[in-house]
Amino acid sequence: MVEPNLLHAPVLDWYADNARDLPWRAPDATPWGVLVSEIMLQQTPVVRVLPVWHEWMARWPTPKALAAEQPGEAVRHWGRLGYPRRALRLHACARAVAEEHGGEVPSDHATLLSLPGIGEYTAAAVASFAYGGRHAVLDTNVRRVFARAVRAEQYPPTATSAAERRLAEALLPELDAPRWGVAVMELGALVCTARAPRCADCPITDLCAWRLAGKPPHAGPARKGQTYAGTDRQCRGRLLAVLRSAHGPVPKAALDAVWDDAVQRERALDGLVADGLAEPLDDGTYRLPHS
DNA sequence: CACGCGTGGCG
DNA sequence: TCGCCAAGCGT
Repeated sequence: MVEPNLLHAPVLDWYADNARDLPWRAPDATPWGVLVSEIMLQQTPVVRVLPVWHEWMARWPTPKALAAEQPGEAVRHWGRLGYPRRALRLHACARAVAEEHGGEVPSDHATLLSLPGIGEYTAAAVASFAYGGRHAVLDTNVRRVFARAVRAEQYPPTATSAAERRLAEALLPELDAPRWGVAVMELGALVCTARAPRCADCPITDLCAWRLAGKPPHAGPARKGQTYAGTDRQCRGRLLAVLRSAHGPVPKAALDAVWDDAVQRERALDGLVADGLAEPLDDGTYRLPHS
């Protein structure tokens, strides 16, 4: 038996007092509800996910319910969460669960990892939060907290490293690992934030290696910012918004109207079709995907 | 493994 | 104002 880590008690006590009351953390949340929340939360803030999650749970309370729909309906009700390929993958995930797992969200990490849209983080999160499994959940919040508290660095490396995985495993308590994981995530989301960390409110500020070192700024090259205005991504977003709001095939002219640069527009539309987010029909119209 | 992928709010 | 950032994944 390992010695309990010094970080555990203060972080867990802090979480007991400061955890947000989120519906996918409620005792009656289903594994499906947890899975849907995790996919929606990939790169999207909690406040924007909340209303859409509630709508999805009411509309599609089980994987089989979503699996019975056309994929386009998942894209339509994704709304403006962003990265709509996630909606497509979540739909494919629901069909895989329905057809290959009896409609039950798997609890095994490796099985979860094999499903569409589920990567290392999401597999660990579902196995841990929905089923109580002992897995290290390494999201951007956890990585940042560990980078600062343990490694004395402002930000974690760009890609998750083996060293980070080893550290997360070493810190994982034998008992109640899911609560530890969600507590560290919450600490990163509410206190140990990327921009302006609130160290005065941090339960481990006395132990934090980064603070003790004088909060040295990130050494390496500036991290790559994501541009948006004028990009293919913005163009794709415009085009897909037209398809989402229409309840049926739309004429090409309706798509042409929302983006001036024809070359870029055609490239973006081809991309949407290639990704399965848009479907060209024989009469030259386009719609959200059916199958 | 670096890149592409939406969207909106905040400092 | 506008760049940064938000519970990543797939290729």
